[in-house]
Amino acid sequence: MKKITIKDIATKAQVSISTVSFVINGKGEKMAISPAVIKKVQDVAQKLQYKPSMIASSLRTGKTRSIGLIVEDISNQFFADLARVIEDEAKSIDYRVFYCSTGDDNNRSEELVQSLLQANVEGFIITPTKNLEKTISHLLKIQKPVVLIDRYFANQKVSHVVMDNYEGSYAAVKFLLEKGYKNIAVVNNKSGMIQMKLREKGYVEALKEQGNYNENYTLLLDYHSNEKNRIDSIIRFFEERPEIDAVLFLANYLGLAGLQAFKSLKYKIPDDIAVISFDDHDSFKMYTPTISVVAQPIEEIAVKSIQLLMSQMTSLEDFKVEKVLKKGSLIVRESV
Amino acid sequence: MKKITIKDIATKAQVSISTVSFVINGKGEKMAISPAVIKKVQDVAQKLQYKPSMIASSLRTGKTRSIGLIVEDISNQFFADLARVIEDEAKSIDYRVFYCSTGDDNNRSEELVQSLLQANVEGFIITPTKNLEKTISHLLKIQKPVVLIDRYFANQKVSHVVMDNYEGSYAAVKFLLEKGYKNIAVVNNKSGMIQMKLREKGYVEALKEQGNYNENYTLLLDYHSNEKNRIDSIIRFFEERPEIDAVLFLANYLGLAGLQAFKSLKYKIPDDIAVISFDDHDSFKMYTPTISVVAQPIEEIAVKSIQLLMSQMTSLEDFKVEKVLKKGSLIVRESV
DNA sequence: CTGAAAGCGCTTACAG
DNA sequence: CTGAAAGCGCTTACAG
Repeated sequence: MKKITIKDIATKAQVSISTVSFVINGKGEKMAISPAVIKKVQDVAQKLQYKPSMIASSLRTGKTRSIGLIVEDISNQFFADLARVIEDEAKSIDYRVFYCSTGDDNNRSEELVQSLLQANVEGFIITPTKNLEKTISHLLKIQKPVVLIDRYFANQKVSHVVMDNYEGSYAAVKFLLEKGYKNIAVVNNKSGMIQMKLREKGYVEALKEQGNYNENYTLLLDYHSNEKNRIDSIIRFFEERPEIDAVLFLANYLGLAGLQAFKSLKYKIPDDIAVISFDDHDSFKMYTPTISVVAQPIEEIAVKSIQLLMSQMTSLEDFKVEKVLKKGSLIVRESV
Repeated sequence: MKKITIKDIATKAQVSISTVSFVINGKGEKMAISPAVIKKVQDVAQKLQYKPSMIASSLRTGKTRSIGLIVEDISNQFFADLARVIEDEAKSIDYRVFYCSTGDDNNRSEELVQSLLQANVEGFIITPTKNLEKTISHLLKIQKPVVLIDRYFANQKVSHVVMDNYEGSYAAVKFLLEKGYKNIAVVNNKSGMIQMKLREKGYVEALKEQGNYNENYTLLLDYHSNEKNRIDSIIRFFEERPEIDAVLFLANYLGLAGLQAFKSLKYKIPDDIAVISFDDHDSFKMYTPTISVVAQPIEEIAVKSIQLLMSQMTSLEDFKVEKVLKKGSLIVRESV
């Protein structure tokens, strides 16, 4: 069961290895190789089940036909879905995807970038951690195509594809207002990442327009605290503000903590409190009552980001930085 | 920003590239290279930030330091968790993991095996689809180390690591019986995969021991039907058998469908019906009431499978087929 | 103790 | 129309 190489094909077909290489790579016509020879080479390759060594061709050409996908946590449904679509898209253009999770750890992120760089990936799709700006700049400097997703750095010139976070929470709050809710709270984390800022801004502006923004109704949770602490903080916050009648959670894990908090508070949803959370999740569909969400356009984000990346990879000199906003969708369920 | 190669180091350190290679690979001592030279080479490599080309070394040695992990669906929490642990384990021995999802499609599975083979992975960890036995045999024939997880083929001599499925459902049913439930149903799929058979067998035996097995209480659902159909079938089944007071779902997606069915039937859990499902899931923890589960020992399975794989990879000639059973754990929540 | 050289399997500029 | 040859960046048996 030894490995079949280009040499075996050449011997068997009685041509040179150059000829085989041209034929295999579909350059037969361009090199004006006779149809008869092309056919013969193809037949032999077929019969011997020849599979070119990607390693050898990578070494020779410097291309690996692979991209690196760095997400926060591949076991989070949002990122898992994203990864699946990106992988499918990549496969359709014969690219391989290496994916890995940062666990929102900045050092880990840098290591992953290094290790993917070493594996010679041709481009990166990254959900950056908070302090990854310098690493991203480094990638840009060495001319590696990069597309950021889900979040980005406000002052950095790099392509990114994100949901229109501002619009998403603005629309959600508008919806709550129309339904007649008056005292609407918001729960965010303290990460300070731009996408979270924008979601919070959408909330604030929607309320300000109606003249009933109350800065006392914003709860910021520590980014790296555990679920238990989050739940406790939420319980305390709502106990002290019984007049609140609706709440917007700005990330799905915040929403999940919130539901548990309300359960232990014995709040009835939506009678005691209406709930909308960012990012859809199985648990939201299963919950009693089912929970309304602002869902990300995962498929659109995935497709667009790989498009941007490919366009950078094919023409590095003159690609332009593109900032793409995709609209999320408010999925109304029983919780409002 | 050109790539630093072994040659650059050699030139800079004024030694031959052989010497550099030996030092970089930690074979300096063995080759009796003087400490002074070793130090010099290391310093230069450090200063130039030399990163060996994995591609070149792969081509030369035929080793890629990578393994392929083929799961059913990486966006399913069970597999995502599994993948994360396997990746961590692999990284600790400096191996890379390529992972991909079959979507339970047999053709896709075969393609994935082919493509990983072409990428020269040194070993496979696979959750096989139903008809993958021949492909697995092929891998064995060409001497590729393989470990199956989650399921396996009864008559094939190949190492695998799976939960003790029989014991898991046996224990769950025993628990229900002890709690006083009499008419216990089971919901399975028709896949016929061995792990599902064993789970069903555990259920049957536990009931037979008590003399109250009723074959009329087994519901088999089509493997590839959609969630809507599953829910409908479950509703019909339970409507026709109102005397049932407890149910065991043999996979988490079956349990999720079941919960939705009971919701539309307005059954109260656990008063109208007690519920236990296989495979833990966020939704089970979040549900009202929280749902008891038979949880897989994910970490143990992951660690053991990579151990088995490594032992095969290091000594292909004399590795033996190992069949490892790991015990699951019954997590009791409010649903019983 | 260290170096020159072959070779892994390809691609491609060049020659004819 | 086709082939010989160089070279991608390593590793390692061999020679000294």
